[in-house]
Amino acid sequence: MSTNLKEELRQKRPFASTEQEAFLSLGRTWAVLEHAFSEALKPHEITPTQYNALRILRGAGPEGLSRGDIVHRMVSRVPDATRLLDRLEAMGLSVRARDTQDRRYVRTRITEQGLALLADLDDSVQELHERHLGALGEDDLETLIDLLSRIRSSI
Amino acid sequence: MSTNLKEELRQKRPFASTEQEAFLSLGRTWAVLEHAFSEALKPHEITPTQYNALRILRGAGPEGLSRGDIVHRMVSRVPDATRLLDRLEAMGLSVRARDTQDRRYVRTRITEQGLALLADLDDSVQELHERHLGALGEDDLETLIDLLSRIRSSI
DNA sequence: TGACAGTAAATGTTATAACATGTATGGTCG
DNA sequence: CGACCATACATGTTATAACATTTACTGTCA
Repeated sequence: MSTNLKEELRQKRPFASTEQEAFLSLGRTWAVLEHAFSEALKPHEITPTQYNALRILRGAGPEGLSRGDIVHRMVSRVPDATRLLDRLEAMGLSVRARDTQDRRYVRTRITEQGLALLADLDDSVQELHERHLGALGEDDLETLIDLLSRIRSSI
Repeated sequence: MSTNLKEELRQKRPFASTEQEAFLSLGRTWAVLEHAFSEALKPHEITPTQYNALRILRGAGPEGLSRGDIVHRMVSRVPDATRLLDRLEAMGLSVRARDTQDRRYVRTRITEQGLALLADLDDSVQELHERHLGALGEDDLETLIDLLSRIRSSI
């Protein structure tokens, strides 16, 4: 695959600015990574968004999390977390129960089946990330993480 | 906004690996940028995907492009370009005509109205990108572009 | 020439994203 | 207390993404 985004997108004209090139590079790179990730999850019949939510639930432990807490922790904005959790529940990967203290909250917890699915995926997910990002090496990865972090902090 | 993704996503546990942290950082950063971009386009009633297609059509000039060519140039994969172009056409931003030489192809061209919309947006889009990415400075932007390019080339 | 494979686009369908609105619960202050 | 506002989640609806299938056209080669 080409190393040059301009060529890769068969664009004739140069980019309007370095900022624009960075913006498009980011989008393109994420699209490629996300698509590969999605393909890898497909045999297990879950989407990247669902995987992300499940990982968050695993990280939260047995007390679970409220819908709002999950939303805040998601990588990309999810405007309809209720139905995302509906689907996880329908698949038996999570369960919900209304909070007894404050009945406005609904606590979602990961099930044994959900934990088993994640455990099953852990190795292949790590391998995928290594395959796609490992080429950079530890130092460049840290640089990348730092640059991205600086972008987010300037927004 | 926090500079640290771990904190930002309220994650308690550390990342499983640097590769994973980079993966999540990329996704998070793109989600934030894309959302801001989408919001900026909203008053003009087009989506980032539609904007991207329009820019590609502008770059192609008066001869236009086939549906397949547009797909290859899009930033993120579009599995249904036909109906994306349907929408642009319905808005009067593009027109289509079957190729007379090879009638399998349909050539899409940008209209005057499409060009006017892009011209109207050019400045504010550049400003947005500068606001979001300008903080890095030219050198760091080049570094970022290079790192992203290396990721794509290793896939 | 005419069956056939290959290519390009369109169409049908389902699931999900996005947005607006509604409902239940909890806290606050006159 | 009780009206009022804020919070948390759910629901209704529309548009779009994603995928599979179909149609249209071209070139080839027996």
